[in-house]
Amino acid sequence: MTIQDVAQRANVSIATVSRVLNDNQRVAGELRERVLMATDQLGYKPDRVARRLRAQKSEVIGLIVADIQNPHFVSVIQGVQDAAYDHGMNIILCDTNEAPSRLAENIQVLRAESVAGLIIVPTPSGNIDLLQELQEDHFPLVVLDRTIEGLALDTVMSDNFQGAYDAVQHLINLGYRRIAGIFPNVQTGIERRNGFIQAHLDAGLGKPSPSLILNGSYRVQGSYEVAYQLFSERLPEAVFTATNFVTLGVIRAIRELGILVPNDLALVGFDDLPWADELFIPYTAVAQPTYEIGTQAVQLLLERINGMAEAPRLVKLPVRLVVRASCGSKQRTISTPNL
Amino acid sequence: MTIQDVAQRANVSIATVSRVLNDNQRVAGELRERVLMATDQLGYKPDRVARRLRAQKSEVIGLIVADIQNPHFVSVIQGVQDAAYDHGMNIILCDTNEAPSRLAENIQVLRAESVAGLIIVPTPSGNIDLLQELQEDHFPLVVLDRTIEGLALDTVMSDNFQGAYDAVQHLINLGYRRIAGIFPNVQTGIERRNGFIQAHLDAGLGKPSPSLILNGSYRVQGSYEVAYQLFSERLPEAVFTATNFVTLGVIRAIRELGILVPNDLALVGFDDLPWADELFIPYTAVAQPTYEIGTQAVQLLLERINGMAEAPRLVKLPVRLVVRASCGSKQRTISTPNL
DNA sequence: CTGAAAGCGCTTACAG
DNA sequence: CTGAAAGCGCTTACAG
Repeated sequence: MTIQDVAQRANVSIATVSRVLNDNQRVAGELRERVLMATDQLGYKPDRVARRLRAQKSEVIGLIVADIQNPHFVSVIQGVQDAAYDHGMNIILCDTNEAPSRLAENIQVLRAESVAGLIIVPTPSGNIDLLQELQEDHFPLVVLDRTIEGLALDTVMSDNFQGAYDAVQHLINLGYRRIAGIFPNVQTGIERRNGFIQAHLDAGLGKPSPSLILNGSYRVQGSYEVAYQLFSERLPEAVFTATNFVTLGVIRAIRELGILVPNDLALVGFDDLPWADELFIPYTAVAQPTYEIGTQAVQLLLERINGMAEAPRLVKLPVRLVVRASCGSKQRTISTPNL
Repeated sequence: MTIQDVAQRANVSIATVSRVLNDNQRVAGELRERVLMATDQLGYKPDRVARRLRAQKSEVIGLIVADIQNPHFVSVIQGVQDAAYDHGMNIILCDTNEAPSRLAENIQVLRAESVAGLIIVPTPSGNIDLLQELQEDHFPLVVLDRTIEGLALDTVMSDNFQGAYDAVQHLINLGYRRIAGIFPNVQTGIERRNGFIQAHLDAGLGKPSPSLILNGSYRVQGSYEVAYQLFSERLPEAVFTATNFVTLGVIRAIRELGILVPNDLALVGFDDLPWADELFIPYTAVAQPTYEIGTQAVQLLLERINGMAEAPRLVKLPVRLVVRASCGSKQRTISTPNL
């Protein structure tokens, strides 16, 4: 079933069929009718592969995320998918698992697939050259979550600084003073640490003690270990966790140590989690507009593809604080240890 | 940068370049060397779109899942992705959100993309004809999680009956008798209900009371409501939840009603969840081999694509019980209500 | 407005 | 073993 079959049935040339289907040129009413009817009767769907090869334009967007197991990215994917869908485009999804080598391979494959553009969550390091190359080739590209130093690219991200700032201010306003922060050593972690510190300064509390600013892993287990040790030595009054996986590690430590929340310890975490309400500690969270990150990314990318964009743009989306029981401001949850 | 450039640099015809790169025919050592060198120097990557159009074979697999927000499918996706990757293939991911209309559209688009084959989680109803059409066209297809009545297709799924059976047997062995079950009204739910009932029969307890066999939604909220009402009327000794989202709804009801687990109520759920240990109720779970479902699906699909398969095959994978504190068999978790 | 023809970048019979 | 040529299913100048 090809364009030939339609042309034959409609008694026109394949050129006319193509024109009707892409309506990019005037076609006489009667011929148009015949083509449409034939298309309909045969259930003809143009071969997108052939079209892509010939027209050098594509209905596919490549999406490369860092960890599909992370709910943050799942929601971003959904946003990208829905927005792409609205524009008749599909996505090819790739997962780097935070490995630069896999990012390189994925970019290569997606270019070989002639995707119309790329939406990428860069791996922590070692791929600046790849992104730079894409830019030099004028390949449509939007970067998510992380900016690349020395490289101006279309970027969509949350306001990490402000989110952390708001979270810590929330704690300070509730009267908490000895506030620990656990930050993974990636770019977003650093921005959130700056917000953490600034909130202290603006509240007139001075710079927080270095002993309260901890490096966490971006994995649950590593964060759990950091928290376990911190809490064992001397319990702070409150803790700010800089990512969802850090939060989960901290919750595990809280459970194992039998710490009462919020009585003995308050908790605010960056990133909301699905089913946060069903967690051992339903925690107050800085919720990122994850879905919107995805839709905005598609928006920017399409503009770039269509040549409607000039200079690289940075879209920084606002976050919002979802207050739950873990700071004692709302209702209280008392968590008890295993027996 | 095309095959022309490579041919020119290596001083051979494009046919020779193609032969070397696909090594499907003998090429003299010296020419082969030159081609390889030129390919390397230019960093040439064949255009997969052109290849697909001409060779009528594809390096892309279409994957259609029912709900990307569900951790079950996230893990399946990862399995598919990794296995596909191992065979030099990529996936185009689509999400139906359980909507038959979207399944239809996705199938259409993926066929227009000339994917090599399709891995599909069918939506609950209304798409038997679509799958049947694929089968009649001999389009490579593997179905996940659900069988289609009256249609024999390559299928990969968990042993739902046995999983539910094991879970309930576990409860019975621990001494629980009044065991409620909450099942969403989809095929997997029905199989699990049968396992639930059979475990009762085999233990000599007779058929469980209909009042203890409940229809839940496959969403969290709906399941919560069912559980809330059930628990409010008369608390059973134990509850078996037939899917992860049902489990989350039940956990919410448990929290709100201040039910003590496992003292007043034991809980076993189908589907393990990531961070189940960090939930309000770390529950004993029937863990599906989700990742393996994905890898097996790719395995079957590749065999089908390569014409190595004859009759449709049904792969039923074993599940395993992950024992946590929610049945009192291990350590006890006492959950207390909000204050 | 319409059709015949060229061509997108490949692969693969067909000759030699 | 190697190359010239045909052709995958489309789109789009080019004529008319």
